[in-house]
Amino acid sequence: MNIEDLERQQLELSKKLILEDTKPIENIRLVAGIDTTYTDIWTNPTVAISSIVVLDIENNFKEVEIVFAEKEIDFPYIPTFLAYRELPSILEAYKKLKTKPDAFLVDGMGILHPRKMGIASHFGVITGEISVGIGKSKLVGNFEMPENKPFSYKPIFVNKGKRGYILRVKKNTNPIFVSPGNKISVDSSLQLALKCIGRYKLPEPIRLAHNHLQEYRRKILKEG
DNA sequence: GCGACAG
DNA sequence: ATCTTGTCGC
Repeated sequence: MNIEDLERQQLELSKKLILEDTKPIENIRLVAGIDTTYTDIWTNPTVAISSIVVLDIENNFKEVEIVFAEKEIDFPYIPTFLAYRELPSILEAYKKLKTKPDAFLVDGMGILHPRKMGIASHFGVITGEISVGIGKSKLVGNFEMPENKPFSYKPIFVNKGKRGYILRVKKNTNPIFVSPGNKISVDSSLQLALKCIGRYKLPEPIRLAHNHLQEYRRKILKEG
């Protein structure tokens, strides 16, 4: 498939997006974080490693479950097509989950994407899960910078439509980009992200998925 | 035409 | 995204 075909596929998938709340935010208790890394980012093909960590946000972010998956991939990183690179290994990890999280936070964008199909939305549409995108830098959109104080935020617009929020979690830290993946509204995505903030700038599910992934990667590179 | 461009 | 220790600043 070429880029044009992939764009058409994204547009087709975007028709299945549900951008309304499908569950009261107060009933979301088990929140999963998803992150992906690579054994080598400079080669293709390479091996993608994904992890999903499930936390109970009403019990001190207690870890309920963690799974990993490794998968050989041959799709390069191309802006706006991240899902085609990372989703295969993410879905393998997803299959290993024994618990059923109420929602998933995915490292990357949701509808804060040219065709509303960032990796969090792609994951949400494919699995039918409630998902939210958590990005660390800008992909698309117009916005004002939030003030340099904790929990200040500004809406992000794409073609006049509100697609997400830029949120500064802590003072003197770069803001993060929050947008709905699927089955949740723009505003509730922000509320859920806020509920998942612990002591650091990244929501706990994402932060822990990232941390566990790093140690897992170190270990397999060392041992083989 | 030019710059921007998640991980 | 990865390679990497200490170090400067709030």
